Amino acid sequence: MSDGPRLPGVDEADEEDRIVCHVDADCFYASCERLREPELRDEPLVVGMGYEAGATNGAVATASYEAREFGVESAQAISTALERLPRRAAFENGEIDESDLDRGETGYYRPVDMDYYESVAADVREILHDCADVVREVSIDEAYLDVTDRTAWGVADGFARHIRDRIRREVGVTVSVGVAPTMSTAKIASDFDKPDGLTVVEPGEIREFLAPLEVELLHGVGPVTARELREMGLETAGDVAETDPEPLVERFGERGRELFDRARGEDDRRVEPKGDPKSFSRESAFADPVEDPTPKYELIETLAAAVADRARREGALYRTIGVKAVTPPYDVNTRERSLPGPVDDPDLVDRIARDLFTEFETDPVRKLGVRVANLEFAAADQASLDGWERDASGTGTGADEGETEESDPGANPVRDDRTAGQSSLADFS
DNA sequence: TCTGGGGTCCTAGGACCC
DNA sequence: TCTGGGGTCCTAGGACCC
Repeated sequence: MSDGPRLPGVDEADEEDRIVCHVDADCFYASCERLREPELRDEPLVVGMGYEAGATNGAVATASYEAREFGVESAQAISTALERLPRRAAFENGEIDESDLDRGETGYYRPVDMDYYESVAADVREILHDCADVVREVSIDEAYLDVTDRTAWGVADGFARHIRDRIRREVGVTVSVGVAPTMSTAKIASDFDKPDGLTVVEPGEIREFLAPLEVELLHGVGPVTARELREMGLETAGDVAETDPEPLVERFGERGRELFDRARGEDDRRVEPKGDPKSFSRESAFADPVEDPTPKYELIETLAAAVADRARREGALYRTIGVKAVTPPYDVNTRERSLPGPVDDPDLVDRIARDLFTEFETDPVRKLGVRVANLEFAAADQASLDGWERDASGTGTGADEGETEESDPGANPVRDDRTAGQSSLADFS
């Protein structure tokens, strides 16, 4: 029961009463492809990008469980994945004809189609919002639900099953569900029994549930941290839970404390809707490292335009513009510059991105990126501004579907700031 | 694992201010 | 001017997540 706004710290007492549900779709992109192409069911299926158009530098976005059997993994190079897919390589090499590919022993590749996956995700979202008062969408295929007011310990498994079955029945994809008193344990629970899983961890069972799990199963523990934890003799969540937290804090800072708490199932975060995004970025890799400045600047230009366009469509102003240049072997270099005030100015993004990139002009580059950050979204009461002259820069022809929220006349300071930003750029160059 | 794309958060040093 | 303390912003890099 929430009545009115809460002050930080006053809601600790009822932590135990929370019932958090984490819903995680099983190899979501692959499930979507199977939805519109049922022949792909039960077949090894890889969804990836970058394989088309003769490129060789793509990666696996999602592999079906059948494909994983053959050693295909997420983020793997697409070429490796296709080699491992049964008989797929033979077909790709032209050694056999498509009609020779037998069902059941053939892997399939499909290119990522985000628009379609978004439409499926929207259907799932609708069900989730129907099942909970508060939903936090973490990504296209994952969400936390606060279902405290909708169910109770003892019958939570039935409630979770209801969510899972509704999604399967009404949308046609399978999800795994975890239920626990905290977000972090619910997340681990949903992963515990994939695919099509259902795991409930009741308040008294958390420590027992977490104890045997390998440290890398804790959210926030990647390869680097896992290795260091193992070097400290900590192999499982139980080991972390029982160790002295001081060395953890000393080594990992705030994260160490968090790690310790999470391993003990302690997590007082509330499920809250996701706020506005903090940054937008676009990046793209070359097939091979490029030294010639011309194609690099061309790519910067393309990425800058794409990012600026995205920000405009989302109604965001930005105050920081940055570039990223990945040089061999795999060094990630970033440069950024902040402006005096927020702007919506594609030309400025382009100029600053180029300017920041000059430092790497002659370096071999395998990947480039452009980013805007320090975002500011127009105020919520945009309705009253509808019908105002929307674009002073002459680009607002017919390209915008949906309401773009830039250029409100009340934002004169913004325009002034933009001018300031430009003159300061002139100072730099 | 020889490496795709889009994000988040944290840390640490330096500049600058009072 | 040989030196205190606190705070904020900016930048670059790193780890992590999906």
